[in-house]
Amino acid sequence: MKAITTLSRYFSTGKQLQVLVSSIQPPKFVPQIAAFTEDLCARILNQYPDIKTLEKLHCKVLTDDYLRWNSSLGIKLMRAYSACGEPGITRHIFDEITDKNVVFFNVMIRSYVNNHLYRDAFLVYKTMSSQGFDPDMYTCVCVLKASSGSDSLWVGLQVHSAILKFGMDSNLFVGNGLVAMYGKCKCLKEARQVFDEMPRRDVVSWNSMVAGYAQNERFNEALDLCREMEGSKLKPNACTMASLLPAAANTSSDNVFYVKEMFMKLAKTSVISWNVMIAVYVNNTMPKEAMDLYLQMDANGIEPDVVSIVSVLPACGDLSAVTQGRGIHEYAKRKKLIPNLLLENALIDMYAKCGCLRDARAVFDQMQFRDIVSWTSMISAYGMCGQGHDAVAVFAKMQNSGLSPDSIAFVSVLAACSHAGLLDEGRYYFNLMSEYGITPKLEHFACMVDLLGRAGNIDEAYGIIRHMHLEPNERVWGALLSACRVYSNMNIGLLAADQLFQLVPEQSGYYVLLSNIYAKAGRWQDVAAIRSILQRKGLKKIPGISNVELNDHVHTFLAGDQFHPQSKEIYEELDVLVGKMKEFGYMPETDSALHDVEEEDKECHLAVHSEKLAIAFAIINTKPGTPIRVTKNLRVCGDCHVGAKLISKITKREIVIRDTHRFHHFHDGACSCGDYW
DNA sequence: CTAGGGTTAG
Repeated sequence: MKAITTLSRYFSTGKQLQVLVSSIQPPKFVPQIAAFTEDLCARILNQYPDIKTLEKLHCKVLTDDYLRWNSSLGIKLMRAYSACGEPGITRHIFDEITDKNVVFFNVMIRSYVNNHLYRDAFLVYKTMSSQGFDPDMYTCVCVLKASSGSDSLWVGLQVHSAILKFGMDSNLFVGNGLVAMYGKCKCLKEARQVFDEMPRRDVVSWNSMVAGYAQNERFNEALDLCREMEGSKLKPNACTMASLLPAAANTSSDNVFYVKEMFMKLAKTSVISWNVMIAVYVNNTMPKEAMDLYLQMDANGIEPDVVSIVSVLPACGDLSAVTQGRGIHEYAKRKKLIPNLLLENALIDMYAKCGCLRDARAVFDQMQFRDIVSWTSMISAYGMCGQGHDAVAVFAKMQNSGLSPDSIAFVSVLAACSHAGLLDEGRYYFNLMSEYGITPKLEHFACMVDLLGRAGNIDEAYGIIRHMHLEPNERVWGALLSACRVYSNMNIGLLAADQLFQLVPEQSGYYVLLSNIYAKAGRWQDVAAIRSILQRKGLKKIPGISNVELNDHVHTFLAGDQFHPQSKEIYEELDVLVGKMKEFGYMPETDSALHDVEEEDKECHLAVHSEKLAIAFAIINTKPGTPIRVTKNLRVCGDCHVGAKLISKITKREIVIRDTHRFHHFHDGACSCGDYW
């Protein structure tokens, strides 16, 4: 009751109370204390007041001999506190009530469930029977949600047996709850059995079953069920789409198309279906589609809400569309959606991915509350820019703030050390993990291999792989192979490549890496052999794609692209640039040709890597001195890196390229990575 | 007093 005692000062005079009442009440209810009746209290409580108002009201109820014993008000008070995220106070009220009935138990359980305190919810459920109360269907639905929420099959099974015992298994809501519970607990057979045996099914039943399949990576069965649902009289709704969402990440274009079809068929009045569609695009590396859809919302009379924004911001980051991102940030401010933890976290990441470190930091500094995601985003923001010392400093500050780093925070700080070549710090953090009870996983090993290998300690990196207790995966070997390419280590490079060809025989990138190693050693026969392997397997190099934003619009370029309306001018500009670059001693660097091209084509193709096209395009279309921001889906090749340095000098432009690993900030002929990448 | 949409790494 701490909250209540501290509140008594609010009621030292009747005047403050009048202010309170008149602020909530329509004017016709004269703000007199006498009017502070059960009916008035109930009206206020039903509107879910904020915590301050609620505490004042509660205090008034407690001091009123009549109201304080009113059980209906007790229920409403409990619910209101729960809605304010104060289940502890709800519990206090619950404990004070002497003549409980099953509704009090239900409200108490629901309060815990809604605040994610599933264990407490279940404990209350267990005490019911000892106090002589049988659960009803509301109890069961709620405790089923507790078991779903905590993935606790054991609890769910106990509830199911109670449901059978009390004969509630034919109830629609109970059945829906069971389907959801079994689905979340990975018991699809049981979920399906309940679903099939339900005497009556509604949309919720179908959606719950769809969600069950989708959560367990069985997208095809989820889709089949959607089709079956359409075959019956029921129509999929926004919730059906939402149920599909967990399975609609990194999926086939066919599956994305199915979800899109479903979206098109819906009456697009629900903001949720828009948000789900945006999320599906984002989760399937289709950021442009995500952004376009977001922009169409307005024209369709749908006001983007905070979830829309949080969903679309990663797409802005992916595209380096900082103008769009800023616009969305402004919109969020205008709509007073800030402060909001998830939104602020998404903003940090968006600005960081657009290379606007200062904006990211500004958002971070202005936050009222920061969680592990906020700190981790900031750490990787510095890491991506190669500012390893800043990343390490933020990590230390996070520790001082009392937050325990999690597994992802360690990945971020290790990656930051790797990009900046901070060997000792990286080793320190790797060892620090155990102090937080975190066992290194493959991603941490991959970071360590990258850190050591990039610094030239290839033997040590290989040693880590040999001694690790996990089976190394693609990323681990890939980090080693990359290092071998940088340092031309043929022996270990061959070992790593061999592993990679077994693990992911269809990934052309690793063949290209190995062929780069051969090329550097002048082993042209082996280079040719790899090329013929690629041809025989029918493997194509992933095409390089670069994005650049101009006037709120993102332009995309492919390597060798000739489809852009300004294509001719772009190539002319490139010719001029290359001419000037050669005056600075520029020589096309053929060994870093990551593209699978014939020898004689090399110089020609190098000139048209997608980032070069994007840069030339930006130079033509923006005023002198405007910074150029490009994102790319592959790593920058050595030739483009040299090229970008020179272009930054020649044109006196800042050029920021984000590749799959980090930022390269080119200024006056130098890169922020210090050529360490 | 039944479902369902959001942020961080590599």
